[in-house]
Amino acid sequence: MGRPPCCDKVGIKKGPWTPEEDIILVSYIQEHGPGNWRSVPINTGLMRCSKSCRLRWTNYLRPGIRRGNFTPHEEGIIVHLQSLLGNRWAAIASYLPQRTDNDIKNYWNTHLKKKLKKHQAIGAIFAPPPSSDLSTTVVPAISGASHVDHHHNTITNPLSKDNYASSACNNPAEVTQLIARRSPFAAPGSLDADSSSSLSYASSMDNISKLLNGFMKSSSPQKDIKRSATEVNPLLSFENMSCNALPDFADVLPPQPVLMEQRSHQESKQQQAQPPLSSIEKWLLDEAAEQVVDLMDLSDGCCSVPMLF
DNA sequence: AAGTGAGGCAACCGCCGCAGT
DNA sequence: AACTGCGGCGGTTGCCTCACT
Repeated sequence: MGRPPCCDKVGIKKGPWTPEEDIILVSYIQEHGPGNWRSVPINTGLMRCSKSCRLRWTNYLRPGIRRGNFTPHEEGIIVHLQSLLGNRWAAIASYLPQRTDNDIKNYWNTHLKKKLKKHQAIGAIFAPPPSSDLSTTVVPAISGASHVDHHHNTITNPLSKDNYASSACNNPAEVTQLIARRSPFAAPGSLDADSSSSLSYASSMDNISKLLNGFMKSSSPQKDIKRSATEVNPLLSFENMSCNALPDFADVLPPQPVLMEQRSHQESKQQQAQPPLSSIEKWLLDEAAEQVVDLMDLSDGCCSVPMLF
């Protein structure tokens, strides 16, 4: 006999969230802080499943989220991490604190996968040496990351300093920048212009930021969020932030518990075993030699992309 | 201008892990 | 140790928008 559904299906509203619902949810979390999602629909009167409330908050209403306009730098990180971690979007998202796993997953499925395929096709035409052939490493990752050990404790930190011990750059931030620069996706036109053009409510930055304006201006709720975040995970830190500028409210970002556990776990492990450069890293580094000049210009643009908040 | 197909994205579904009892 | 419930995660769906004919 299976487990009953997490919430009573009868009377549960589905579909897109309305501004009114968002306001109710934000107001409630402003007062009580995130967590105890079970009680959210009960206490707010929202006719929504607790999961739906959590999803709405974490993916769209939570402060500190950037939406759309993935930078080449971010694309590079995503591609790199996907090749290493597979479709573990939450883990990947933890390296891009401003992005949600859902957003990254969608972006991968709709943009990056195609670009990668396209690049592979081009690569096949020009027939790179087998040892550095992108398709030999990336294809398995696309098809489910069978090469990745899905047990949390065995995953290495793909952006850890140690992971790059054999590369020319010892600074993880510089390495991620390097990857972004050398990524086939690092093109000026790759800024996701279409994603900002949506007029639907759910993806309207205006609406969400309006909702959040009151939230962010209120001092006590901010403290609540900050407190709850640090209480839940005292290891909360932003040492893994990329070269992009931190938003002013970065300190209210929720914790990344899985990642932090992994990192602390991994960093000791990695001191013993330093994984070699992945093929994609090799490829990225190889490609750089001939593209350095152009891509240096790109990287400037990449890191100067204005923040949405 | 209307129809149609493709693409993008928000949200749901179901499974899993973990904590509490 | 076994059971239960909640939260988290990844896969998938379905709606909406836009470009093309």
